[in-house]
This record gives sequence, structure tokens and C-alpha cells, in this order.
Amino acid sequence: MTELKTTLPAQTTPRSYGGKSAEERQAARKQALVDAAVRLFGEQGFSAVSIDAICAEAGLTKRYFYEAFPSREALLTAAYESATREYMQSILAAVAPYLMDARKLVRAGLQESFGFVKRNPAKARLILIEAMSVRGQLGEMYGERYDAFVDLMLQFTRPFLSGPKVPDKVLRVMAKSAVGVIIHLCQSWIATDFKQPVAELVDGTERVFGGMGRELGVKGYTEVQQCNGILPNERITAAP
Amino acid sequence: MTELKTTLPAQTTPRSYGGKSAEERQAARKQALVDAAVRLFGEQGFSAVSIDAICAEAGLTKRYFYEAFPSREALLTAAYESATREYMQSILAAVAPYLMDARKLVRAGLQESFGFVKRNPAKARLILIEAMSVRGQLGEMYGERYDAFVDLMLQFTRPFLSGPKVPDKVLRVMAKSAVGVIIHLCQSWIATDFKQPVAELVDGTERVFGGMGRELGVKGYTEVQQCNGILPNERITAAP
DNA sequence: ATTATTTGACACGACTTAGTATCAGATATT
DNA sequence: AATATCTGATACTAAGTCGTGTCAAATAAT
Repeated sequence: MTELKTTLPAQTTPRSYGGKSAEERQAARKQALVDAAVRLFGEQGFSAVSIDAICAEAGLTKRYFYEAFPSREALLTAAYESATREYMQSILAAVAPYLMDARKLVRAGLQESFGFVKRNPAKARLILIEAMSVRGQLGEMYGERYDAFVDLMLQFTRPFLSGPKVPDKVLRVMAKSAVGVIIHLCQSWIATDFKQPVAELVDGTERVFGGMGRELGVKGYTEVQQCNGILPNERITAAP
Repeated sequence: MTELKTTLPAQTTPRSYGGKSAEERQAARKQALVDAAVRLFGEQGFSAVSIDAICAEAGLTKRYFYEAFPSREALLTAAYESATREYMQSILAAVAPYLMDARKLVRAGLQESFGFVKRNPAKARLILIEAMSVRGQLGEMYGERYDAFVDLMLQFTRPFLSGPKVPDKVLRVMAKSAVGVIIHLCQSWIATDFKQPVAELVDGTERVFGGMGRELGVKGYTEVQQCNGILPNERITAAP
């Protein structure tokens, strides 16, 4: 009787298929799911997208979903992680060439902060809007990423500090405010379908940062110098 | 046969019941639904709360829900409207006595902006977090209320402007930034369960506003004067 | 060539929710 | 007292989703 052999849960050894190993196939499917999730969650919102819809978008069936993720929320977390990493790296790359000049640093950072959002509306929606209202798992990761962003802002700012010392807690609230200005303007920008030109956002934000810079005695901002919105918008590209 | 009389949809005339007129009862039920919605949406999030749950919380049945609102989203909009109105009025009342002094105005406004959130966490969650991610109907109202807030900020600021003129569009982005700082810090504050003391938030935000004020040449901010975080936190109460 | 595994498509039951309908008891009107 | 309306509880259908299970065809291994 061969039935016993076939029906028993004999642990099987993975095989290659379509020229790819088992791990490769699994990873490819997982990535397809994450990509689909970024698109759908970003475009339609988390609560409006079912597991079936994600599988359809990814060209897979539910079996592979549950092979890769235990729940819809786990996939959301993975999608958020992916999109956030990309956003941060994009900004870091844009800022890298200007670490020595506060004004250029700020301008390049702002330009790319808004630029990325406009180029990747779905990812931005996911990162900046959807992630906020989903409680649970994602909350922790959101907190971590946010803190990382604030730390980065402080790290970039400290080398330029020269004025009278500001209490650390106050300084941190100010860094949060700086991050918050960008996040908030992006949220509002997305909500109004990118009607406002990038240049206006950058100019306005630059002045806000300028005010904070002078308040803190940041080198490069203490001198009275108001060229914002007058200089041509130099397109700043990331370093290779 | 009396059956015909009772089963036919004869249009009936409204009666009083329990000592209240029909309109009063209807209004009371509607209000109960709105109150329940503010609580539940604010505590658990929009997508986690069913119509049945709202009715249970309000002590009513679905019939009265559909009598008052066509959909769950319509109720959300009404709840948002109610909470937002309360928030704005609360801030306006706190600020009213200080319309002539920029520094006091800012401090009172900030104090109440954060104070209200802490005193009304559910309302704040609804206004500042849930409302963001729900598309459709609410989007328009959110946009209107937000613009109103920004306009208010500009209105309060203009009387103090004395420096070199700033382009209107840039000024508006700065006003949005100011609103955004408050909104964002509140969001982050809520997400971390109000761990940070109000005083730290107010002090940090005050300096951010101070920087913007000086950047714009606001009277009362142009003079170098750094007493923030040193003066005792005067508790500012709303005018009667 | 035969056997075993991988894949995709689909079926199925349990559950939740929206929206409507029913009905007996409470309350007001005549 | 008799009748009509209001109220609250519950029942019901239709639809959508989750999570699991089944099965035949495609592909690799023996």
C-alpha cells in the first residue's frame, strides 16, 4: 500500500523550481507581496485593502501570503519598513555632499524630503499617513524610525551649534519640531494632491529652519542674510 | 378589516413622548451618537468600531442610527466637527486676554493647545490622528478646518509684523509650519502616552515660535530676550 | 518512465458587519 | 377605555473576509 507513504506528513526536502532555489523563490514571493502592499496600502489605505487584493496585485495566492506573513498587519509593518528605509537613504544621499555647510545641508535635505514624496506618492502616503493611525505592531517601529529621524536631525545640527547652551530636552523638542514641520507639510501636501509647487514649500520651510538656526546660534545662520526665494533653485543631486 | 388601516404606510403626525417633542428626542439621540462616536473612534480608531458598537455605547439601536446618519463615515464627520469646534473654541478662549502681547499670546496658545489634548485624549486622537487617514467626506472638512486654523494663525501674527516684507505664499507656508509643529508634537505625544511633561513641550515650541518670530521681525521677539524655561510656568486660564 | 514535489486555482466553513424587517410593550391621544 | 404612535429588542438576509483544504497540472528528481 503506497497510500501511507503519500498521505503521511513525511518531511520533504526542498527542490529547485524554474531554475531558482527554494529560498530564492520564497524571497521573491515575499518581495512581490511587499511591493504590492506598498502600492495598495499607499493608494487605498490599510483598512481598504484585503489579503485577497494584495495577493491578486502580487500575482500570488493566499497560500504564499501565509507562508511569508502571519497577518495583514505584519505585511504592513514590512511594507512600512521598506518604504521608510528607502526614504531615509534617499535623503541621506542628497545631504551627504553638504555636511560642512549648514545652509546647503538644509536646502538639500528639504529639497529631497519633498522631492521624494512627490516622486513616490504611494510610499509617502504609506509612511506619513497610513502608518500613523494603525495601532499595535507598527506603533513600535514607527516610534523607532521617528526617533532615528530626530536623532539624525540632532546629529546634523550639533556640529554647528555655537550659541548659549540650550537644555537638551528643549533642544530635542526643537529637533522634533523640525522633523514635524517637514512631515506635516508633506501630509498636507499629499492631502491636497500636490497642488503647491515644491519651491514654495522649500522656501517657506527654509525660513522656519533659518529662524530655529538663529535662535540656536547655528553657524551660517547667525549672520543676517536673506537670499531665500531669490536664488535660483539649484537642483541638487545625490552623490554617487 | 382594520388590518388595512394599520399596515398601510399612512403618514403619521409626530407626537411628544417622555415629555419631549419629536425634534428634541431626535436631537438628543443624534447627540448621544456623536458623543459615543467621539469616545469610541478616539479610543479604538475608526476602522475598529462598528455601527453596532456605537449604538451600544450610545444606548440606542440601529434604527436610530440610520434615522440620524446615512453611514458610519457621516457620523465620523459629525464627531470630528464637534471635537474640532470644541478644540478651537478652547484655544481662542485661552488666547483672548492676550491679543496685544505676542509673547503672552503665544505662550497661552501653546499651553492650551497641549493642555486640551492631555485633558481630552479621545477627542485629540480623533482630531489629530484618526481624521488624517480617512479619505472621502472627511477630507474636505479636514481641509477646511485646517485652513481655518492656519488663517487664524496668520490673523494673530499680522498685527505684529514689522520687518521686511515676506512673500505671502512663503508666509503662509510658515504659518502652516507653525500649526504643523503643534499638531505634530501632539501626535507624537499621544503616540507615546503623554510621557513628556507639558512644560517641556511648551518651552521647546516657544523657542521655535520665537525663531520664526524673529525671522519675521515680530514685535516682542526682535529684542534679544531669552527667559524661556526659566520663568515659572504661569498657569494661564481662559477668560470667563 | 515513474515518482515526488511545487504550483495555481478554486472550494469551503466560520465569522463579522451592514442594512432592513418584525413585534410586543410603553406612552400618548381621542 | 380604545386606538394610534413610539420605543427597544431581536431576527433576518446579503455580502465580504479570513484561514484552511483540496486537486490537477507543471516541473524536477530518480
